[in-house]
Amino acid sequence: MDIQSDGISPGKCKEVLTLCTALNLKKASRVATKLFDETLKPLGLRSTQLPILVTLRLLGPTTMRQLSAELVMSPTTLTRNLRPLLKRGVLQVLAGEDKRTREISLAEQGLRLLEEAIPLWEKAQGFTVESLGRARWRSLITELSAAVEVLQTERINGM
Amino acid sequence: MDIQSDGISPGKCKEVLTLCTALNLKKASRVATKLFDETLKPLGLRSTQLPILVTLRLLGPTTMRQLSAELVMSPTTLTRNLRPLLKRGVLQVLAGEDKRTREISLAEQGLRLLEEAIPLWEKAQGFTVESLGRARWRSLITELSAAVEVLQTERINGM
DNA sequence: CGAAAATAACTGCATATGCATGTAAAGCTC
DNA sequence: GAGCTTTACATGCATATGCAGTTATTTTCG
Repeated sequence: MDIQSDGISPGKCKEVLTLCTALNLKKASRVATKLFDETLKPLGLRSTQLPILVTLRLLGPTTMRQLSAELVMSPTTLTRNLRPLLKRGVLQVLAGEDKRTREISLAEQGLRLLEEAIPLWEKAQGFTVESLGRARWRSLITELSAAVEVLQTERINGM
Repeated sequence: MDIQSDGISPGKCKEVLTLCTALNLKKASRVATKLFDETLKPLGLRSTQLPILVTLRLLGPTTMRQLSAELVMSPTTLTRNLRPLLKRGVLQVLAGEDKRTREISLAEQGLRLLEEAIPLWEKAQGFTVESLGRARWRSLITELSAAVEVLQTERINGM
């Protein structure tokens, strides 16, 4: 399509910045994270932490691996993301039957925190949906879910 | 819509995990970042770093503030993200006319690195587009750009 | 059963992210 | 032109992210 094949022409640069999937996802993730972080701030919760609590509430006591798969987060990252929540006492970690595993569960304090957090989440989420418009937002979520699904499984075969 | 108003019913939890805008963006961002990082790995470049080079190529010598705005990245973060690139010698930083500013520009080595990186980017991007299907991918990019635009400007007024 | 292979989680290393705060320079005001 | 305000950037602190490599179990298989 291009007349010349210069790999770094201004046109090509513009193309990269406009179309790069990873970059667009990062940028959107940053602005959304910021908004949700601000909203949750009164509770000292981050937008990364709330889904951990919610998932534990839904699954009950769970292993690292299961939890990390659910959250699409590497076990490595999860290990460290649990730390501030443990220090704070909203989570519990016990040895699993399989001695290699840990059994992570919500503490009572975590359940209470979750109850307080949900309304704030509703607020941030509501603001987001309203700002984008419901149709746009719905489309965004649909595409994101599909992308996670596809890129996650697709890559088992490698490129 | 719900029969009972329990803020942490399993149904509500499922709703949060399925619909949360920040979470969906984070998850998608993680899988995409991983794919682009792997592809760029032979050059020792990260998916965060390539856009910095591309933007500098496009804008020429630029201040922190301008660059961070372009990348939708906080100046704080940019300061540190430049460090490995500086150490590597792909960037140059000079004092600006306004002594408060820095003038960041691509070094020759950076330009060469960029030339090598673009084909790898094409590969990762091509794989992504193909995996999602062009229509889905196009829709995703459109929604993401719109979201960044809206959530960035909208929030000047606060919620 | 015992050695090899696989699995679960953690640590070291490096980068990514941004708030609150600090420092220095530029602009504004009277 | 001295003092206040604003702006540009950096630092300290804390969390987020994941690859490589390590340790402790478990499983698998001869």
